[in-house]
Amino acid sequence: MVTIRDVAKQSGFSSTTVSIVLNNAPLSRYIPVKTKKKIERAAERLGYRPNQFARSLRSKRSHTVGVMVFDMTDPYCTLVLRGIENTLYQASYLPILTDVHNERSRFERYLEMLLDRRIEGLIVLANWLFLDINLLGDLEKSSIPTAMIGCELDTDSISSVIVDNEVGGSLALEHLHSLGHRKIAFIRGPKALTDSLPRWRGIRNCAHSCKLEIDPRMVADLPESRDPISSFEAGQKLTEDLIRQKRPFTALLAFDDMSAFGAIHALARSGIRVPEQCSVIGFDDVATSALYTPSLTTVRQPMAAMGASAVGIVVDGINAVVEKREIGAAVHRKVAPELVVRESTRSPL
Amino acid sequence: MVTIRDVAKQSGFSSTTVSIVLNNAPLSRYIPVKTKKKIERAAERLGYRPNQFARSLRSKRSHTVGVMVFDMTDPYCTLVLRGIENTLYQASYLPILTDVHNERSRFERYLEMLLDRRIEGLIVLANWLFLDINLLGDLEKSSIPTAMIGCELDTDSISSVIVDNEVGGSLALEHLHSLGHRKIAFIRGPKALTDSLPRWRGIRNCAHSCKLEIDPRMVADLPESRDPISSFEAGQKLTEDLIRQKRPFTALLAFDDMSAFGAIHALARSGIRVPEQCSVIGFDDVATSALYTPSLTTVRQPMAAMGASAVGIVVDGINAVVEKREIGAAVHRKVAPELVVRESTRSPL
DNA sequence: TCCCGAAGTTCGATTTAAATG
DNA sequence: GCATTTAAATCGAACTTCGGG
Repeated sequence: MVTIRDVAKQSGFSSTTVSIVLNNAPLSRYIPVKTKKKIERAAERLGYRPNQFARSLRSKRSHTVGVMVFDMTDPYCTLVLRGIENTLYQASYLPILTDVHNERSRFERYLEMLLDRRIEGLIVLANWLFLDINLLGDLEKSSIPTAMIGCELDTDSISSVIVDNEVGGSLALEHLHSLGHRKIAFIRGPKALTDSLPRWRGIRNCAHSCKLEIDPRMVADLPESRDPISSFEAGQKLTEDLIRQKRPFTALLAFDDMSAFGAIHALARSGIRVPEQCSVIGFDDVATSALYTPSLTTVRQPMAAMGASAVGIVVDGINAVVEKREIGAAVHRKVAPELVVRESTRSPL
Repeated sequence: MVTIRDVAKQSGFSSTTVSIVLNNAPLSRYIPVKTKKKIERAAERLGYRPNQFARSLRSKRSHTVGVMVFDMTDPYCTLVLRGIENTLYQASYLPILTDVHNERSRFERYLEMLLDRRIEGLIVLANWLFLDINLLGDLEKSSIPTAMIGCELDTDSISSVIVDNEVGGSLALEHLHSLGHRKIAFIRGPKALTDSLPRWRGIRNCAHSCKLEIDPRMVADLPESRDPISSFEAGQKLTEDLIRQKRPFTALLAFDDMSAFGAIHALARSGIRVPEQCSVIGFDDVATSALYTPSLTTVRQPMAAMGASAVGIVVDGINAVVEKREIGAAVHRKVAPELVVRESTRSPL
């Protein structure tokens, strides 16, 4: 391995000077261009690359951010991760990716490992966070800039980025209503999920202002579960139950895209054509939604942007720490969802 | 931050002894249990955590593995990443995730960053590698244990893990043939993709042994493209072309799941029902396949296992380096695919 | 005082060589 | 020579201090 001393020897200067020149440190102002050139050429020739371990040891910086996902297989993750990766790349940070598989022990072990690596910031993708909120305690103790995506928080030590579920819920129902649907079935989210309540609130608000009556018998609840597939399966099962009731409905508003897929599947199997006989709308705009048959009308969470936003918050926090500024209170961003109309909804015949 | 010296002071021993005890180093044989206990208690009480930078500086080890993905949004990635993450976790390595977005410049920059971090191994997920093979050169130069997933290689400096495409191709056609299909349309992979040829060879072999004739007019080729969505779109378009030809077919064998989804979409739009009027089979068994309407019959790549396998190879390589054993030649694994029968295929009426 | 450069210290842990009884 | 412990060197870069012109 070629060290700074090798470069010093080659160039005929001391390692101090080499360090100053190569880092463009303040003192390099005083160093004549000729010296700089010589040093740079020597470094170039030797293929010198500074040892990051040594550098980090001195500077106490790792230029690394921890990313914790609760379940990678959730399709929700992909685009968020993209946004995170892309924004970190531009800021020259590298992400360490960990997947806690919704297991507490794994969460704890990974958190320890990340902290040992002196990550400078932490981003948590808490899509399925109805784990104990005790986790928050562990996180708060860590005292490094942290942002949580997808889970509403009111701590002021941990920042958060979530979609505006209430607006999203309204958007979905409003779309169905404006198409002319009046008999609508609903699949609500599991109670323990922080998204469920506000999303439903948005739906109720919209129903109220449209003077639409929601028949409680047409409202089904997703059970609590810990993986995305079961959301699909539950969506399927609940829709079958709904169909079996024989109470006609011309549209179904699902909690998320996964349950919407389940619903479409159940409808298709019962010979009910989507959207001709029943419209279906989801929430999230997962990658699959655009590919589905029929392609899914849904309320999009701007996932890449949310990932980018979380990185922005964390990087700001890191800069505050580095510059020894006071770390401001946690930031809580609520981003606007967007209706994406595709094939799965249309006016009732 | 509490250092080893603090522990030394607290326990009344030197930092040397502390280090020996806490690392269970060979010399700790000679250290009486009483001393050990004292030191361990002191460390415990102070909440001592060794500084990884300092440790790495001495040991020259990072306990980190680089993971390079060519395009995260490819659904193929998710499960492979899961397998990688899980296996690394068990081996106590942490992954640094990078996504090169199919861009050469990004590949180079990331590779440099990873090398600077002294990653001990590298795993490349080359789903879309019809980039220049020059990349291989850069990789070979790096001289750290490297495994490539999803791209056939015959270097002996870089290991690889791929699915047996030939067997997979046969499996797919055999399934359709055994259901009774004789008029079959095909969507082949783009020529530049290393998977395309062997997969097609498997199909031809199977056709040959089944005495099935492949009508060249019923064979379409996916164009070269650099993102998964375009595979869907191309599948859709090619299927429309196929339908427009008016040459009847009762089944369609797609290159991968994405193009199969495109095909199903096109068929549905033309009022052709899957599987009643036309069966469709894919390749990969992406997460969406199980959720699709109809759920997709496909040839599964054991993706998590492939990720795990790549980690195994790399970790073996790392151990060889650490123990200064000769690094054996690169390993090239070809894993068996598996037919997964779902709703999208059935016997022709 | 300004400019240029070097010697020496520091970061925190590991390891070698050596000192005790 | 053995069991027990430690001082000092080391890893590689960065920063502080200082000296000569």
